[in-house]
Amino acid sequence: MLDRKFIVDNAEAVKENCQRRGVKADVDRLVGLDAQRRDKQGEVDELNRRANEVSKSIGKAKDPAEREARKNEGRELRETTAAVQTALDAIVAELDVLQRGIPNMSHPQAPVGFGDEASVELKRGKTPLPKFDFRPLDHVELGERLGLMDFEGGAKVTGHGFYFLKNDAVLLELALQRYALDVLLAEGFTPTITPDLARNEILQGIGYIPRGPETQIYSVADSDLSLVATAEITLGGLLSDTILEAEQLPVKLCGISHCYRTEAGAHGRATRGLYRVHQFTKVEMFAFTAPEQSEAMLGYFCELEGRLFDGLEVPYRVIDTATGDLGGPAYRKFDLEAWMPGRGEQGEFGEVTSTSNCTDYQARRLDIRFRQKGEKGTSFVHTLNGTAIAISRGLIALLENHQQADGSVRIPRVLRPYVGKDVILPR
RNA sequence: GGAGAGGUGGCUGAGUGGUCUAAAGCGCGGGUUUGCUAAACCCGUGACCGGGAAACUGGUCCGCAGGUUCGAAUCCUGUCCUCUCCGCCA
Repeated sequence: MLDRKFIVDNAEAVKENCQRRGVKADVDRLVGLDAQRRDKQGEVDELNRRANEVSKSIGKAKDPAEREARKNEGRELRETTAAVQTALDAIVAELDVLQRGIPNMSHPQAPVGFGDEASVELKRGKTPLPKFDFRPLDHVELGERLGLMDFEGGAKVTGHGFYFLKNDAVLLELALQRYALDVLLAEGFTPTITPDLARNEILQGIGYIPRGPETQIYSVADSDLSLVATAEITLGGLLSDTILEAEQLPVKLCGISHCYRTEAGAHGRATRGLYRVHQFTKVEMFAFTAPEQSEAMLGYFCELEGRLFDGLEVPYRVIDTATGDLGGPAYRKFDLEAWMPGRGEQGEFGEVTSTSNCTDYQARRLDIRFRQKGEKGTSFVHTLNGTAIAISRGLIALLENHQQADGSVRIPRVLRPYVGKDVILPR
């Protein structure tokens, strides 16, 4: 969330930003409530001051009648305070809801607008678009012929949007994890395998809303836990309520987790096969940085994502996401869209990774700060997240781009040591 | 799952109803001494919400949420977490 003082002091800029992001937020009401909050807080403070005074005088009073009288006075004061406090609590609660609903500010260079038309293509990957002298299949057909996935089995056991990976797809899944991990290890990331569940409080700190009709999140009944939609949640939560030393920054973590998404309201939209599923595995990057480091870190994450897909010999483009599609926490977001020859009529780009600079928006909620030697006080860190590889969509890109005329799929060189073969042959 | 112990400032840790305005140590900042560094000594040192030009000043905060009381770090209830032992288990 944004700092409340910042919102009050920059109400116009915040309103304008909400508009650019397509977020309805009552900034004026927030500013008004904040003034009310301050008044009520003053009342409570004054009542407390008097009650404290009375309490202290009782400790010193000797005369029993005097003590009784003062006790009554104190009791009445506390009762009055409780009433004012209740009113104050109501104001604070509403203020909090309003404040949480306000998205992060946007990078001045982020393209303004909504949807794909507004987004800007920044660059292309090293691999050119493939030219097939046959009709390329989509990953579902390829998977069927190669015995890689079982969607019917997934639907029977769990439901629509679930699947079994089988045979060489299992090797590919593990190979992709290990490939990404090895690249990140060489870059100094601390590797983790994170929990697949997290407390709702942590989810909210990262910017997810665990319950409600629109939620993307599966929650666990009779608990305050939810299945994570991304390891961003667990990695960010890992350092919640922590004060770091400036020289520790940046902290670079990567985490492997399963990701669970309800995809509520997404039915019928590119739902075929592995593209939009309820569960997949992902290797995620996460960084905690000093404020002046975060912009460079975003570029670095984006460069790493490109490097990973260049290695996989998958064509892609990098998108500077428009303000209307940034979501709540991101200040700026770059998406990497891989070419998927089996999508649409002639092939289409489909999102495979996404990296965001969330500045201090998540850190404020999660209370993650750092201290500079020789300086008083602490500041909030900046947090960044980026997909290294989301396995399900990575599989789509691999299978569809590397399919060959004989129905086989070539395995890119970087994965061969992990898969143990050069090609996946039809059964 | 059962029994017990515990959660206090950046860290360690004392504190069983009013003088806690939270001891002490470490760390950190400043100073004295000193060729330099180190050591020693002295002083200072939390966060948040307010008021004030400032000096300064009011309030809140001892895992979290309630409760008892004029008054709670301290007593009561719930909850989360950590540790020890027992049971169960991959």
